[in-house]
Amino acid sequence: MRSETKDKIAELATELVQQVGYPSLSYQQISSQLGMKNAAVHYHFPSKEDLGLDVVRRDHEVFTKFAASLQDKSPEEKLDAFLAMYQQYLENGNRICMIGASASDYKQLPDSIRLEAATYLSEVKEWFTRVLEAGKSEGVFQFKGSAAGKAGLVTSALAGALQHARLIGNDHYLAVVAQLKLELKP
Amino acid sequence: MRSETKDKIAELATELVQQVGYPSLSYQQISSQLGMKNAAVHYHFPSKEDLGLDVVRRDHEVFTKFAASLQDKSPEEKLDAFLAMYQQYLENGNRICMIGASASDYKQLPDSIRLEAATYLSEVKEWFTRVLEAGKSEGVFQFKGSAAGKAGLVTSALAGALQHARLIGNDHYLAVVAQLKLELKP
DNA sequence: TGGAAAACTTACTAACTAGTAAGTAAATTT
DNA sequence: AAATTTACTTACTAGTTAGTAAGTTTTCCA
Repeated sequence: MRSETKDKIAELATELVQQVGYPSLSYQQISSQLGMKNAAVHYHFPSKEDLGLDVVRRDHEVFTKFAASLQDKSPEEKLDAFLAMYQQYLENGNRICMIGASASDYKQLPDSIRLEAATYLSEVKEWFTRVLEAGKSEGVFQFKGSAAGKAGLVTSALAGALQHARLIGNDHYLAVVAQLKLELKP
Repeated sequence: MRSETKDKIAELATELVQQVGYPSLSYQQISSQLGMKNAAVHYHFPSKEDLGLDVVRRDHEVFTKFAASLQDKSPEEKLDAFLAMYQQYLENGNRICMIGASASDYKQLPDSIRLEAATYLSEVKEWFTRVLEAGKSEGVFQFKGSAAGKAGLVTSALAGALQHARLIGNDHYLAVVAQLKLELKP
């Protein structure tokens, strides 16, 4: 039984983590933006670690459901859906992905959050591996080396491109996506 | 005439920015680690913006000199030198690259630092574009699309891989590098 | 309708943040 | 040798941080 307030806090915290990172996420910012007091946030998330862990877990769950909803789609549709999801981060406040944020905040993260983020990234890599593998055997994707190797490259390239787009403009992300798709074309 | 102390502060700050990011960089950490007082750091860098800007500028200069020192080398050697530099970050305290750090800290950065980081990234992209172009015309590199497009992909992939390696281990970076080199092979 | 549990607010703490004003010692210049 | 500049230290400020204890209101259930 998750309360509505708790959900709202977690949602705002998610946005903030993707924008300013875990260390700069503050209870004060959350409470003032939601029209409540500092201690109210602590009521739902006693420690910052609780909040941060919930934020990463929720994002992880969103991805899991996202992947499940695409189960019967083609490899191309799966890839496009993922690219669109990332592009939305870009257009909606220049957010970076949760995994990228966790990776750059890594040194400031409690172990529990580090572990959750690592698991999350591993699952995304595995998902990409299966998508690329299926696409290759269906003849709609082409690439050198293993699907796992290519999946690692694609995952890191997208995370990096999302960040670099902040510095030099959204076109950078679009160009990286175009290059990735061009290289996958048989 | 840069004083030795100022250099030491900037060097330590560079390390810290690559490890914990600009927002978590503190005068206290710097002064205590260098055996001096808070105000001594402020003497050399009056504001945090001054310090942060110097850090990015210095890293930018390091790259410029790095590129100049490789002027007469082959495209393959240039690429390898860049990859080795990034690998050193990884092995020396799991640091991420300055550009990646600036990109993820972007929302907390003063305009002056944002601008410097953007210029820095643009120059790295241009350098990669020239390296890839030369490699292609010499027949040692092969890739689809434009050299600029491929340069964007490579730059973002390396920055992302460096970050992801924090979460799932250094092998991830090595695997991404291997995939990139495999795809460049004619 | 009464009691318990849930969801808060008020009021606070200790630690940390960047930044400053004033004083001091050492080096450099005139 | 005197004056000036450089490189600090001491001591402080105002603001922010996560976190807590105790009290209050609201919701829900028996």
